Amino acid sequence: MKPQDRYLPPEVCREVGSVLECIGDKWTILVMRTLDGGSLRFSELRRSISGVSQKMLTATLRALERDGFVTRTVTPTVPARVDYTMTDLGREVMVPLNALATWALRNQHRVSAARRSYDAKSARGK
Amino acid sequence: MKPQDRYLPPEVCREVGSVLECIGDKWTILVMRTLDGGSLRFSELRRSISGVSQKMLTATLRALERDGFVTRTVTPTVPARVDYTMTDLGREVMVPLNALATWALRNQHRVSAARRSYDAKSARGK
DNA sequence: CCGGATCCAATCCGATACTG
DNA sequence: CAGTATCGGATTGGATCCGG
Repeated sequence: MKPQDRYLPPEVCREVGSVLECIGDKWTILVMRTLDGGSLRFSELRRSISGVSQKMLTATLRALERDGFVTRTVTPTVPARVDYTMTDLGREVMVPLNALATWALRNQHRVSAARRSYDAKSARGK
Repeated sequence: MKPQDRYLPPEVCREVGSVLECIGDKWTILVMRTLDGGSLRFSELRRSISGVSQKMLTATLRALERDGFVTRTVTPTVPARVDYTMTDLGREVMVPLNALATWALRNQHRVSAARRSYDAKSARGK
């Protein structure tokens, strides 16, 4: 396989990239993994994911809704109740996504070891 | 499974997050998928990935090297030649990563359909 | 309870110019 | 060829305040 044959057509790249991009940002994977266990309302999600700000959780959920990965259901009680649920599409993408997360969980020590080694070398001026 | 049981300990989250984070940025997946086909030198990589700037390609490769996913080999000829190769660790993470990319490739149309639908609703003020 | 609006700091990233 | 250095615009993400 020659180098120049090793890429997809630009249009396809951009399409696929736009799918991977929405998964790549800071909170998306955490939110999806949390929701994959079952529907949750906003405040439950927020408590389950430590460190997420209200703004970012809202933004992340909006993006997931737009991409068709979660649905947003408003129950107009007072105060309002909003539930988030994975769609079929969302559950499908969780299969490869969970595989990746599982890999990360099992191999984090190898990555951090590589980092320590690299940083040690850099510190020695090499 | 209760909401509050649905998260990993914070330290683990941060560790796993740091692994997923490095994969999440703009060029990493493209670079890894390109290198997974075999070693390439800097200029070949740059030509294979349309749109990447020299600066970002360098930064992406440095991060991948630090994380132990690729090795950097300098051949001190004039001009210098630098080859990038996936490590065993890198090839391992490609398994779940390729699964995700394949999913994205096969389902891009469903995602873009969801987006069009969402945007159409938003435009109608709903 | 849910989330929009605003402000601001930090960073990302491309363009450009310069080095061994 | 394979970078490093620097600049500046764009984007990200947290904090805070406000409204339904």
